[in-house]
Amino acid sequence: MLTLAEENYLKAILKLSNNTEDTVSTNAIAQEIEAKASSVTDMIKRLTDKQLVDYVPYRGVSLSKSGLKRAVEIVRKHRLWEVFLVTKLHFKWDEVHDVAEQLEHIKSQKLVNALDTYLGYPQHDPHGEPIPNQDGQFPKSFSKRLSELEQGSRGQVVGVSQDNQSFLQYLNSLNITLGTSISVIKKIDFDDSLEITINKQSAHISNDVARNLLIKQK
Amino acid sequence: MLTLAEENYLKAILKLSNNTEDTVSTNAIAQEIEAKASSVTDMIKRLTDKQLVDYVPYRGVSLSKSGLKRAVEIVRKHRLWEVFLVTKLHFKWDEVHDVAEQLEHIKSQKLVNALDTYLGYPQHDPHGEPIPNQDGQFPKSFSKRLSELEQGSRGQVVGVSQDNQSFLQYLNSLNITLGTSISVIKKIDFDDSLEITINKQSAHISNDVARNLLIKQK
DNA sequence: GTGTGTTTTTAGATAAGGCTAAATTTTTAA
DNA sequence: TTAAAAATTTAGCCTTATCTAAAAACACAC
Repeated sequence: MLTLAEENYLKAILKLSNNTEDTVSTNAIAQEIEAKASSVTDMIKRLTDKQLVDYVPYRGVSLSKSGLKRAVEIVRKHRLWEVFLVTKLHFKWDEVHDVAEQLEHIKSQKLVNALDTYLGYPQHDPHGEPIPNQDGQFPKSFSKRLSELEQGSRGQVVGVSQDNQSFLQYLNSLNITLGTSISVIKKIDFDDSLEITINKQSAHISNDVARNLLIKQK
Repeated sequence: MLTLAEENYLKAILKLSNNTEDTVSTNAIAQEIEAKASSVTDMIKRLTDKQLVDYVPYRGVSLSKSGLKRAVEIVRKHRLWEVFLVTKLHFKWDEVHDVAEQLEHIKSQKLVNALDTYLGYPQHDPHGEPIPNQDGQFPKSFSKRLSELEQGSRGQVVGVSQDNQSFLQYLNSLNITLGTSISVIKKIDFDDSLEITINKQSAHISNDVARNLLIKQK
């Protein structure tokens, strides 16, 4: 049985390695978890002992097979609870994150699957992020990051890859939500920021924002 | 912000003092929490420092006003989640306890109240136990414990005051559930056990069981 | 290829929450 | 009313998860 802290570390490592095989650095985890690097080293040792991660000192860490499985289960729970909060309890998409961070740690296989059934086996959470099924498979996605679109191309927002409140509230202020149409007017080489139009209105967004917007290209 | 352990102690003290003004003993808490008496003494000191309980060494402990408020909030959450699990996710009444023990610690005022609304402001949980409202008031009850009924009297089960799985499964095996009619045939002075009939079928139950069955007398 | 700056790890502390064993207080029973 | 039993507390230790400060390893610039 994993502790809350262990689960949060696995989740952070999954997020940072983000479907690559790459190793994750101690500092990156420290930043994600909001802890000191020395604390991270300690925890990584514990996770290594439990064979949840593979670790070479000074070289970084990656999830083991069983660590990946656990991390994906947590993501599944997080996203299912977000769907519950929005579709059943009428939370806004920028209000669900903190509560889902707590609910994702509830331990009951029966509960997760009953919830999944109750919600109608949703494939995406309220931010458009894919929900893995019981076997840990993610639904196929045909979206690209807005930052990868070419100048002049156009598409619809189908998801965001970040669900913290301040990011989502910023999107609200730009009138960007799921389904919004966006065209890339100009890419600025200097800082990789973008001139775009959102439902005819023009705006300027940073690469940091563009990278977290998932677009289905038209 | 209370820790999980602190919340569990407050809940245990509330349960053991059970609407009396009486003080609760260290040993009683130890048994309820499944910890050693020495651990309980430690924790009581921490709770005293936070002014959640009133404590006189060797004399026992009781909830302070703010401790009571916190404890009732936890009970409210526990019971609302139980209603959710049974009415929405189709859990059986003997399957909800352990999950609700986890869910009761989720911290979000908005969530509790949205859940309450979503469930239609239920007054009782699936075991017939009363659910306090947002202000901490319990609905009025007209039930008595089966152990308090006189020989020859009769009534319907409207609740149980214990929701652990083994107790509920024992009730299932006796064909006792909410709504079941019970008559007291004979009270045995020796051990306060009861001869009863359950839907015409006779049975013999201990005082321990009778004390935890809430009856609306006919 | 060496020195300097950055990253990571180690060492040592702390707080929460638990334990065992021993000491102390309270209760009970002779 | 006093001795034994039961209940409670204290003392000292452990684990988890955190921290700061110092040491070690790595990286890269010259």
